[in-house]
This record gives sequence, structure tokens and C-alpha cells, in this order.
Amino acid sequence: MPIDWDKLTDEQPALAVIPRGLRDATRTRVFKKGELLYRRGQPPKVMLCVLSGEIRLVRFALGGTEIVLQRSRGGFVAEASLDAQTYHCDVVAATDGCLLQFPRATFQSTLENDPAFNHAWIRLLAREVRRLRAQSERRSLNSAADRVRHYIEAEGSDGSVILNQTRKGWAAELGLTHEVLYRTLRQLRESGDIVIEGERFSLSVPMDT
Amino acid sequence: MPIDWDKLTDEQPALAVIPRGLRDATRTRVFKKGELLYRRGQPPKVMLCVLSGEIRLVRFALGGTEIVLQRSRGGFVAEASLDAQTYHCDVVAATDGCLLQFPRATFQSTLENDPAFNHAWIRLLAREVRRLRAQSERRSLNSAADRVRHYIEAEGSDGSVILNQTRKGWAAELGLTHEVLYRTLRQLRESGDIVIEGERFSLSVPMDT
DNA sequence: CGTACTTTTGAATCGCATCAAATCTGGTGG
DNA sequence: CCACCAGATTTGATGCGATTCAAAAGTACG
Repeated sequence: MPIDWDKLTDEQPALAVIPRGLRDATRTRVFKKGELLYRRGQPPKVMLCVLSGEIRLVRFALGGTEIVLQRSRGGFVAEASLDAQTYHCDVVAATDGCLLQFPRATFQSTLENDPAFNHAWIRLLAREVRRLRAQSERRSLNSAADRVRHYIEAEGSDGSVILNQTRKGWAAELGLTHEVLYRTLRQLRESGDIVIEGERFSLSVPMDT
Repeated sequence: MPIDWDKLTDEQPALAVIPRGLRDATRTRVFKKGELLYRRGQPPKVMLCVLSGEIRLVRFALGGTEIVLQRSRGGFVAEASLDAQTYHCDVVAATDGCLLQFPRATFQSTLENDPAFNHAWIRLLAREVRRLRAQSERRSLNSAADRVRHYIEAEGSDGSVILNQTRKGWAAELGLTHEVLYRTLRQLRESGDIVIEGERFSLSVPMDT
């Protein structure tokens, strides 16, 4: 069954940058919770983009402790595998879901021969770096309220952000338990520090008189 | 005074990828603690790479609260500014230091015309994404011991890492206070979970018999 | 209508941050 | 060479806030 790219680019705007030739070489792969998708040490033959569900890049330390290097609930994964000789970790499915597999060689040659795609890919990576740096900075804040404020300021614009996920999901992204997020939101709302209108969260100007 | 690139690439390996033509167009800028280096809203004319000291990308929320989007103590900064129309935040110096300024236009044209540099830049960004994802994942762990173990496994190889910074600096990178890191290291050492030999930290295999 | 999941609140606990202080270290200048 | 100083390292005591466990009400979906 051919891939419906029009529909995909709606859900996953990052995919809009993929040019025709590369699209035609792309395959989907559905996965079941717990499935081991790729194994450490194997040469990476494909580039991944998660469409639904959650996958994790993990390493098992001596003794069997699982170390999660990355979890993805959407978007490209393991961008560095484009140049790696082998996978540096295992890829496992945390839920049922579906992903895209771009043949590595095709991806690389498209990157070399399609200037527009090349540029778009660099921009995509740069944006991801920025997003991750901000997220990392945010997680270094130890107060739940500070993280919420930081999120609104950093991920939104003009001190206001529209949330397009559940609050439980937001809590996970903030590195908080959902209970604490709910409590914090209530306190921030009651103290007048933020205004909540549906899915819109705004930092309010403090009364300075 | 010309820039000593040989010396720089020793300290900052990322700079090795910069080709001749771009190097010649690069200028250094020294800065003092507290200095405002670039202002939000200005069109970015240069690409930055911190050589020494610390700079921060910050936004000021309504009411004057400072939101740190990124702090850099070495390496490229604000990679996304290559494509941005304007800076999305202020750049301020947190300490005295020094940075490199690559003219944006030259950087961009070199990226377009020098395939080797193009490829190296993509690899650099991809690696940074991987590093940041791992760091982000690590900071979502709430236990100090887990973060230490995660760091050793993720940033080292074969369950062993050599630290090339002070422990105080390491604590900051882990998102912990230095006091907690010292305490945690002692506990992990005394319980036999890790082995410390100078600057080498190793996860030890649990006695399973 | 029932089931699964999200949202919301409560109470108890644990661990990190904080404040304080002592020792150790490397580097500077007398 | 030694005195001195700034910063790193190390340990202690205390309090706060996030986690955790528990439970109820709301909501979307088949």
C-alpha cells in the first residue's frame, strides 16, 4: 500500500522537506509494544521517523540496568545514525505504533544532490538543537512553577503558548509528575501569575502599582 | 592579530571542520562579564563559537524574569540563527571570555559550495542532537545516583568514562548541586556500584553469585 | 453503558537544595 | 621558598518540595 504523504505531512510537518525521489524509496513499519526493532552493533540501513507510538533508544549497562538514551513519540530518531558505522544502542518499541524507514544510502545521496533538501535538513537539525537546549535548560530548574513559566516563554510566543497535547503529556515533557503539574497550574492560576483559556496558557503581567 | 587555528582546533575539535576560506573571514571577540553581546530583534550577521568563558541566550519575560534558553561554555551557539531573520533572544556574557564570529553570509555560502564542510556540519549537528537528547533523558531521572550512572553509560564507552572537567562542573552538567554529587559519589564508591580511579569513573559489575 | 484514560485533590515520605563550615588544591606574588 | 588567596572538595544539619500512593470525578470512544 502506497504511503499517503499528503496526510502524513499534516500530522508531521517535518516530513514536508522530504523530496519526491526519497519518498518513493520509503517504507513503513508497524511495531508492537516490546518489540526489538534494531540491535546494537548492526550497521544502520535506514533512517527512522516515528509516526505514532513511542520508541526508545536504550543501552543495557552491566548488570542489566536499562539506560534510556532517547525516547521519541514523533519525528526523526537517531539522526546521527546517518554517519555511524553501527547502531550504538538498541531500538525498542515502548508502545504499539508505526514508523517510516528511509533507506540510508538514498537519504544520503539525496542530501548530497538535492540542495533544497540539504538546506532544509540542516535547518531541521538546527531547530532541534535549539529546542533541545531550551528543554535541557528548563529541566535544570528545580521548581515546577519555574518550568511551567520557562516552557510558556520558550516554546510559545509573546508569553503565550497553545498546548497541543494532554496535560499529562506536558508533565512528562516538563519532567514532572502529572499530579505536581496540576497542582502547580492551579496555584499559578489562583495567584494570577498565568492565565488559562482552554489550551492557551499565558504569562500575565504582574500588577506593578 | 591573526587567529592561531592550530591551537584552537586542539582545544575545540569542532573547529577542525571549518575550511580555509571561512577561517580567513573569521574574527574574534573578547567580552566582559555582564556585557550584552547581541540584542533580540537584530538580524544575525554572525555565527558564534565560544572559546572561553560562558555566554547565555536569554529572554526577559513580562515583569523582568530572566529565562535562560541556552548557556554555552564552549562550542557553537545558536546554530539556528543561520536561517533566522532576527535573533529570538538576547546574548549576554555570564563571565569574561572570548568567542569566534563567522560572517553569516560566508558561512552559508561555504555550506553550499563546500561539500566536505556541508557534510561535516550536518554530522556535527546530528551529534549535538544525540548528545542533547541523552542529556535531556538523563535530567528526567530524579535520583542523583541514576544520573551519575546514566552519564557514565551514555557519555563513556564500555561502562567507563574519563571526566575532563571539575566535579563541580560535572554537577552542573548533571543538574545537581555539587554537594549532592560528592555525597552520591561517595555512596556509590562505598557500596561498590562504581569504581573511581583518578578521573576515570567505571560502573562495576554487580556480584551475582 | 461500560471501559480506559485524563483530570483533580489529599496525605505521607524521601531526597535534593540550601546554608554553613572546614580542608585541600593550584597558582600568584612577595 | 613561603605566604596567601581563590576556587574546588568534602562533610553536616535542616527544610522544602517533588514523588509516591490513594482515590474520586470527569471525559472520550466503541
